[in-house]
Amino acid sequence: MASESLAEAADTAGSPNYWLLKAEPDSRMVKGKDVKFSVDDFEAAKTSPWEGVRNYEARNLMKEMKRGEKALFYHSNCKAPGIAAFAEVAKEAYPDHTAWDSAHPYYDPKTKQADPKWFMVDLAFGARAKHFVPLALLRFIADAPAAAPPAGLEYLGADGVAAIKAGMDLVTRGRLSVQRVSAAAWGAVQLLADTGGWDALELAPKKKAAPKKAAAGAGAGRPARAAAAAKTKAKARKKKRGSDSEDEGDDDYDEEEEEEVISKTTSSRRKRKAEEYEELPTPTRRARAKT
DNA sequence: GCCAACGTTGGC
DNA sequence: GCCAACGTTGGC
Repeated sequence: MASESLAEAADTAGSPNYWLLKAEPDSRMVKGKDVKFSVDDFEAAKTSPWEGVRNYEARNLMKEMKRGEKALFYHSNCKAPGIAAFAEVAKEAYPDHTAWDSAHPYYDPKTKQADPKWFMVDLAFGARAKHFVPLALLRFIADAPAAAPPAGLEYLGADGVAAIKAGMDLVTRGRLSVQRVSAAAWGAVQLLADTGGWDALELAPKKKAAPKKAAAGAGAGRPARAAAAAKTKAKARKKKRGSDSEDEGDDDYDEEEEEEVISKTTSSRRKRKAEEYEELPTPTRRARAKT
């Protein structure tokens, strides 16, 4: 081949990480622009900048991405959410210029070119999932009490099931638009996408399944999710931060320090809040404006 | 610093 | 279209 492959590039720097990034395949207007970006769009574009991410945690993850690392391309906020394709990081994090474009759907008036706050990476389209891997399937596997794979998916093995249970945030952290995926989970998803075999499974309760919206307030609808969410929430509230505390927070937040100096009351408090969240927060829907 | 209200995400 | 989940704001 011409130059070294993307995969090789990633290998040279220790064990690679795996990622999952979301995009919206359906049209949706934001500030007069369509933010739709489907697998078809991605395939046609071949490479695409992942602009518009406006969430600290998602941004921090993007900053960790190395050229050549692999990513799952996920269809979000649509009829059939799930993994549609495989991709690779083609360009490492660089300032997201759309943040200071006032006409852009994800314009952030608080950021300045001199001190970029939001970043993006470029992703290169790899291949479509031979079999689209529905979120419902991953959830089905993750929520199943059994360690053995469901009928038809024996090829996954108990470890494949375990990997999906433990290595994917999709089920428990639905709102995060950029996620880390374990190497094992990546392998399991690839196996699923290559092999299929879940057509006979009853993955999700069809809409017709009784409307149990009855229960007032209580989490009647989705026990597993509710439980997981509660856990996440409790964790967040406890502020037990410090998982991976990149060097991140310091360098790119000088601007916040200015704010702090300028106003001591309200804005100071807000500043602290934002800083705290900076290393854990969650998502911003990820989509991109077509160009 | 805690917590309720609010706004957005995103599955269904 | 509905509504659960949860990040974020802002009152106290």
